[in-house]
Amino acid sequence: MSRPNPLSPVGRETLQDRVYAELRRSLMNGMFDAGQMLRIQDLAEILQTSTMPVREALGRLVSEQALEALPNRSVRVPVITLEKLDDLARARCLIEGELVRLALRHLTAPDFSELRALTERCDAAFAEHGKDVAHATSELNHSFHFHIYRAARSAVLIPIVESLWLQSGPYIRVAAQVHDAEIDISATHHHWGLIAALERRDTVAAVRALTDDITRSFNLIRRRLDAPETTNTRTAKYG
Amino acid sequence: MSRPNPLSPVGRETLQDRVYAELRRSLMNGMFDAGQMLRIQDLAEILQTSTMPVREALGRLVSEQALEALPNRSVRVPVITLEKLDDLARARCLIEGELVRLALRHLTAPDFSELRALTERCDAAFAEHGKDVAHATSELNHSFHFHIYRAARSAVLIPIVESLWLQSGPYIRVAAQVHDAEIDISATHHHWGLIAALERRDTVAAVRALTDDITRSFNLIRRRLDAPETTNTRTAKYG
DNA sequence: ATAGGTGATGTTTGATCAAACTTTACAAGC
DNA sequence: GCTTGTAAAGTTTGATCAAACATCACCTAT
Repeated sequence: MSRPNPLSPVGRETLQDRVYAELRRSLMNGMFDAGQMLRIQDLAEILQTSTMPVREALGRLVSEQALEALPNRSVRVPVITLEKLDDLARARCLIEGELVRLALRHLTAPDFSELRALTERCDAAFAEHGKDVAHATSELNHSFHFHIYRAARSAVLIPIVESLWLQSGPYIRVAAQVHDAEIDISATHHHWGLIAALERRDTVAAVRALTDDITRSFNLIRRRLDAPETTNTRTAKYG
Repeated sequence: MSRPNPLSPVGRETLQDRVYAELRRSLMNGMFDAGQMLRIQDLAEILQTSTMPVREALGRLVSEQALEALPNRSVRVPVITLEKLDDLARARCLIEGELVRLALRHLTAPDFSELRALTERCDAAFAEHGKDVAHATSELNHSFHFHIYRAARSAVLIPIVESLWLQSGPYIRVAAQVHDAEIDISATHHHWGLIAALERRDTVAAVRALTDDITRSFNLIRRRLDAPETTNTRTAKYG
């Protein structure tokens, strides 16, 4: 076995894993309304499986605080309150700030290239202004942040941040969708500032840029919560 | 409904919840060895249920990082490494420190009485030096810390800390069991210091006392990991 | 004697079903 | 008209079973 092996390990994901990934993706993309009930059988029918993988995936998402288990034994998408929103924002600033601090000493030149490329693609997506900007930029935004976080090499903090994104992600997405380019222009501003601060190893400035970025996106939701009558009322049950 | 209702809501926990609670308790008390495999059918037999509640409870614990899912599709108690231990300690100091900061402005006189009572009972347990000191003090320690954390009123951070305790708890317990009174004497020292700092609203001193407390307990495990040949070899599969 | 294959054993995953529980709708009584 | 009780529909929970998968022991061939 001296020469490099051309075969990569074949993924052996279980059916439950696929259901979990699909539900998670839909949640992140804001496909479900806040407060919406999720029925096992409905989801199983849509996903074309039996109820078993669905109920285990739902249980997993409840454990991660991504879904809410009511005393009635039904599961729903949590409804966000202003207090919980502030709570989430504070937690994200605290933990993701620490991750940036930890990542700083591990980031090297190729990382910065990658981060710049991601941010450029984000800018391009905004400029293009296609129909599905929010979806594209949201994935790019996720890649950008977690590329930094992975550099921190903290097996403990990463799952926590994933859970926090899962809790706040849906609302941020929906909020970002309805806002126009007015704010989008400044969307990548903090990303560029963060990259610059990281490159000159300026911890304080880097954490500052990150927390500003997080705060900015949460302010989008806060506006939506203050004006709830403009809530997008979806007729279809499952997006 | 003007007068206070004497009836408290009757608990309607599902079978899965009870299995989960029991497994969680056993884990926290160090009943399982690190690296030990957990077989669904074995557990179901011991707990006198079918396999269904057990497998869902296991999935939940895996989601919370309390157990580890191997690629072989078997579940085991994670083996702790020195890196992960430091990672955990850092995460706990970061998040529990923030919780202390948040709790400070909410804590009142009755809280301090309660905290003092818990610490006194802890001291008494150490002085008594009965056979099962570790078990008793571990529960008192948990109550002490989470009484403070609950005062922070952060619905987001509390589940995170519970997960962190679940990840580090088992090893701390086992490490504490084998150490003699030498260290136990100083066990509640930081608790008293923390109470004093909280009462005079000294944020910096309070966080310092807490992080010292956490660091101290993790140093117990570190010693064990440095001298692995003294590992307590358990013959029985399930304690 | 050892490497590799073959079968047996044991475990988890997914499907199906029955029972417990919730909710809804509707009718009877005040 | 409003409440209360009851039946019916719908949903989740728990048990059982079959199939996929992993592991182990043993046996053969080199």
